[in-house]
Amino acid sequence: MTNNPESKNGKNPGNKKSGSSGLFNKYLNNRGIFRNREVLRHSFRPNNLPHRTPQIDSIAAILAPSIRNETPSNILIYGKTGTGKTACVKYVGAELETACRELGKRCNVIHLNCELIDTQYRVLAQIANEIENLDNKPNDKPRTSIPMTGWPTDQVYAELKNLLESLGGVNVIVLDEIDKLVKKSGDEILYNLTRFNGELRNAKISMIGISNDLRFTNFLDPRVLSSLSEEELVFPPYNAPQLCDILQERADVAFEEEVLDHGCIPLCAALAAQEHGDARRALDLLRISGELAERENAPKVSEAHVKSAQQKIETDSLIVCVSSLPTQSKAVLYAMLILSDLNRPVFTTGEVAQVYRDVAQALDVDVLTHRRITDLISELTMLGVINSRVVSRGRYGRTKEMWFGTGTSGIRETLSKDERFEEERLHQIDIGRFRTLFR
DNA sequence: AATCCACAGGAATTGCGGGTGG
DNA sequence: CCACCCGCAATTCCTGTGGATT
Repeated sequence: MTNNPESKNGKNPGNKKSGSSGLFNKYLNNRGIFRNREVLRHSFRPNNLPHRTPQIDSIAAILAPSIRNETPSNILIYGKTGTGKTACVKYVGAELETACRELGKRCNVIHLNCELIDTQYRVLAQIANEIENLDNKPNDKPRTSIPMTGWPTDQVYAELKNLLESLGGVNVIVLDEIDKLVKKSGDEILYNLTRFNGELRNAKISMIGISNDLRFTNFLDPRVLSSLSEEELVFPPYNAPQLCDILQERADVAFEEEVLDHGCIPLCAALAAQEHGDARRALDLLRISGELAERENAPKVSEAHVKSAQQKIETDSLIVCVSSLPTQSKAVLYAMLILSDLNRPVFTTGEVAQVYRDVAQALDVDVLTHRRITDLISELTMLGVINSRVVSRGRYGRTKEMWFGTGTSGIRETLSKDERFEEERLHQIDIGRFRTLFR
C-alpha cells in the first residue's frame, strides 16, 4: 500500500571506481535538508506520542496488575490506519517490561503482526520462539525448539504450554491487525489462547487485539468476543492541529534548522486530515516534500514542494492501483482512454461498452456483458481511478456519465506496461469507426 | 399527464479455482 | 485422492426511474 520511493533515490555510480567520478559531489557540498530522515518513517517509534496520553494511560492502567504478577484484562483496540495504535501499545509494552525488570518480576510483551503470521500454527510457534529467545544476548544464536512447520497443532500447543509454565510470569500477547488473522483463519486460535489461563498454574497470559476494521467483531464467536474485549479502546483519527504537533515534534529532529518554510507543516497536516487523519500519510507527505527539495537542490522546503509531494503520492498510488487491476478492468479503462482521445471529456456507460467490445476482441479476452461492465465501472469509481455520476437525459434515457479526474498520461503509461496491451493488438481497433459513431 | 429512452442496479444462478476434511 | 464447500467472477433476468419530449 505504502510504496517507498526511497530506493529510487540512489544514483547509479556506473562502472567507475568509487570516489573518482565526482557524481556525488554536489550532494556532499549541498547543505543537507535532512538531519535524520529515519525519524519520518512510520517504522520509527518516537518516545513521545502527542495527543495519545489518555489512551496510553488507559492501556497502562489495564496492564498494571501484571507488575503484581496478576493477570490483566484482555484489550481490544480499534482505530483506522495511522491513528497510533501500534505505537502506543509498543510504547506501553516497553515501559511495562522495564518496570517489571526493575522490580525483578518476569513480564513479557510479545508483539505479533498478524498480516504475516496468519495461521493458528504460526501464531503459536511464533509466540513460543519469541519467549524462548527473550533472554538472548545479541550474539547468541536463536533457539528454535519448534519448527516453523511440520508439527501437529496440538503438539505445538502443548509445547508452548510447557514453555510458559517453566518460565512463569505474565505474558502479554499483542495481536496486531487481528482482523486479518480472523478473516483468514477464523477465531479458533483466539479461543485456544483464552483457554491457556485455565490450564496454567505458574504463568499468566493476557491478550491485546489491534484492529483496523470496526466491524470485525461480527466474525467472532460471542464467547471469544466477550473474553477478548474485556476492555475496549477506540483511537479516534487525529485532527489537523494534532497532526501539526506530531509533525512539528519529528521535524525538529528530522530536518536541519530553518529549512522548513512556515506553511509546510500546517499544509501537510491539513492535507492528511482531509484523508481520515492518518498520521502516516502526514509523515509521508513531509518526508517526500523534503526529498523533492533535496533532489532539486533547493535550500528550503516550500509549500510548493508539499503540493508536489501530494501529487506524487497520488499518482504513485494511482499507478500501483491501475497496474494491479484485473485484465477486464484494464480493458474497460482502455476503452475510456480511446473515448477521451476522441475529444470526449465525458462519456456514458453505453459508449464505453461499445468501445470495450472491440478492445476485448483485439486483446483476445472474453467479451463481458453490459451488466458486468457497469459493475467494473462502479469499481473503478470506488478506487478513484475515474469519476462518475448518474444523470438523467430525459427522453434519451438514464445513464452514468464518467470522466478522468487528473490527466490520463499516468494511466496510459501503466496500461502500456501490461504485456497483454501490446500496440500490435491495439492497432486492430478501428478508432475511425467510433469517431463517426459518436458524433 | 403520459410516454419512453438507456440505462442503474437488485436477485438468482452458474461456473471455476483454491482450500479443507475425511 | 476425492468429494465437498466457499468465495468470487460473470451471466441472466429483472424491475425501477428522472425528466425531456410528445
